[in-house]
Amino acid sequence: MSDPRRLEVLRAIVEDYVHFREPVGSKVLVERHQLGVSSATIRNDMAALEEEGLIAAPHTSAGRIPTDKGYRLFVDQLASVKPLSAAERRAIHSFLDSASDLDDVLERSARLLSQLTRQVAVVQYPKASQARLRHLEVVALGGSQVLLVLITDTGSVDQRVVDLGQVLAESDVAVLRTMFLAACANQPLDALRETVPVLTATVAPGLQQPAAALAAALLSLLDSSAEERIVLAGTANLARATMDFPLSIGPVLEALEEQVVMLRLLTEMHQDQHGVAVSIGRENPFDELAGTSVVATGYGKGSASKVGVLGPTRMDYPSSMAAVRAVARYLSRILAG
Amino acid sequence: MSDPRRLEVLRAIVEDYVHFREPVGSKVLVERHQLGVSSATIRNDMAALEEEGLIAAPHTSAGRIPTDKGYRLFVDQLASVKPLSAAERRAIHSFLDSASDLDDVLERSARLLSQLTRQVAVVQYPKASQARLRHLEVVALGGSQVLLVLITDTGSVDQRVVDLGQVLAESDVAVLRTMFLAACANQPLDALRETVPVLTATVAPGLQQPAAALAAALLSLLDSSAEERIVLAGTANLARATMDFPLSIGPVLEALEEQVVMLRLLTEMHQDQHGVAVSIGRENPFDELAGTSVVATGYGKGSASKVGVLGPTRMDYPSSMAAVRAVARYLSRILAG
DNA sequence: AATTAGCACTTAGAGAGGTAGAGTGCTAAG
DNA sequence: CTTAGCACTCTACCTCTCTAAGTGCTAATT
Repeated sequence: MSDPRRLEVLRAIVEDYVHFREPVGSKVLVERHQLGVSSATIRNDMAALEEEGLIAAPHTSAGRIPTDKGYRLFVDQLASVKPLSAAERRAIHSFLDSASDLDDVLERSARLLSQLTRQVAVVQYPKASQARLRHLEVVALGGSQVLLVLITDTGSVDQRVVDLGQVLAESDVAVLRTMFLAACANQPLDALRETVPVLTATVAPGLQQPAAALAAALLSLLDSSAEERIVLAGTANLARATMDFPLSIGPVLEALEEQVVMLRLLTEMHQDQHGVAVSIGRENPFDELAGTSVVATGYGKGSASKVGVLGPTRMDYPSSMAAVRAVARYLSRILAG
Repeated sequence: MSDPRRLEVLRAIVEDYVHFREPVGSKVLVERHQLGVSSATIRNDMAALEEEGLIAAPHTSAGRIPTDKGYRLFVDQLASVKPLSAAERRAIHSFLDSASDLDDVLERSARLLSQLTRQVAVVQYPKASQARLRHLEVVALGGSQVLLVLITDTGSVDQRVVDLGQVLAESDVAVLRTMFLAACANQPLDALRETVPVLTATVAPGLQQPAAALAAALLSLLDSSAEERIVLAGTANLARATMDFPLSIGPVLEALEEQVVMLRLLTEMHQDQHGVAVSIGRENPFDELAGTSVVATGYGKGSASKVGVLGPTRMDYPSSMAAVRAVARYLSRILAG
């Protein structure tokens, strides 16, 4: 499969099918593209492409549509990432620069990406496990309750109200605060799982119980913040995309709500030479997503967190890849600054 | 319109239509319900009901389906709130008792409600403006940055990193903290909008600028936490519901994502004698939702925040009302405890 | 006055051809 | 290797018919 014209034919089929949303035949192909040969020749090429499983015909007298394998080859070898328009770049800047906190940034990114690509956007929360603890605070709330606050260097803040089981003097709270802070500051969150349990051993006898309660709360807080989440936007675009094709929208919506599915998918994908990961149709490990493709890439520290879009396999891959990459870059920049 | 049998016929039509999802005729009606009269009599009643605009026929030779007005009368006069099954009660308890923080509680509630009703569940975040400030904390982060944390008595915690513009000694941070805390503690958040701006006047000259920065951040934090949000669950149920009826799913999904729409709708609805608010079809102030109904009720302090479900007008109102009410009650209890 | 049986009437929907157009594969010639 | 030509195969669409469902009306009955 190295004949350059055949590759050109495949590209033309993919592009036309994405554009017009209907099977494309040999005749329109030569009309719409400067292929320099007749439709009969194209037919021979198409037969060969079908032989290789790159395209298929819904029925005898219809044109051809790309298979998953065809899209794959297109993405790997034929797609040049389409540069964003000036208007799109402007949109990214104006959209994200006005964001305030982390939640806001992620939500805006998702919305933006869904508007740019007219697809469903998915943004994973920055991974907490790789983050370091920037600050830890213990605040007395009155009674036996204190508030435990964790701030990581990714900018996320988690907190939980803890009942220490006994009323403590402000000075004792300060002791606990200092102790925990000294032990935890600047540690990666993962490391805390080991250091924290040991902490209570070194504490004064009278503070044993409260310290243990606090440690337990801290650990459970680590767990729940490591519990990863995603932000969605543009699910309505699914409805549009599903209009003309028998990709029933229900299971896809379920998969999206079942965040675990998307999280696993995002982490399992790995980026290709374009710096973008693409999972096409049945390549997806989930049957519900057999009719959809996901274009994703990493952002943030070590590109550990993912951002991407999900749409029908018949999607505009070059544009999607460009938009995803651009948003990821901008996201990284904002989070780093 | 007081003939009791006619009301009975309307009830039967609503129930059968909800159940079987197809127009119901006079014949099946007498077969399925013990009405004690012949189909001809029912036909007369149906003609009368149609005359009053309570039911309509899609075409001449189809049965009747309830109109929005018909559902309205059903809900107001004919529906007795269906008690939940034991299994459902158990589900509510086990689902919500294991929740940890506020976010978790709301998310679980939404999921639970969507599963109970097989519809889209909507949970509004507790209104912050009515809440009181339980605690305020200022934490030095190093450099000129501090973290401002607000904790309200509804259990929500908001925070923001503030750049004070100059490096402060810990003692100065303490001064600011004490000052703001004294001024704000136990105040309703709404009141803070007035007290906070005045605060900076009383402060020592050297702390003027940082105090102003802190005050500004606090006000903007109040604004963004007053910015109301909703939690959604079960949007996939829309797809199921839309299968058989020409309620195009796209606009509805858009309206749901456009949280403003749902927020306005929820706040504008008011509860009827069942303690539940129902907005049916074209009663909704938004055209996109003309084919859907919303069943909602308040929860939490003063029932100021709303929880509800959205589904096709052809929905099981009694069950939905029961589920919504039950979840709202349980939610209130958890948040109060 | 309300109910009922009977009947004529309307209509959507399902099926049965019949046709046109699109697209293919193949063959034979350039 | 390419191309023109052609026979072949489908689907999509139209029309026609027929059936089943359901109605409204009238006249008889309680």
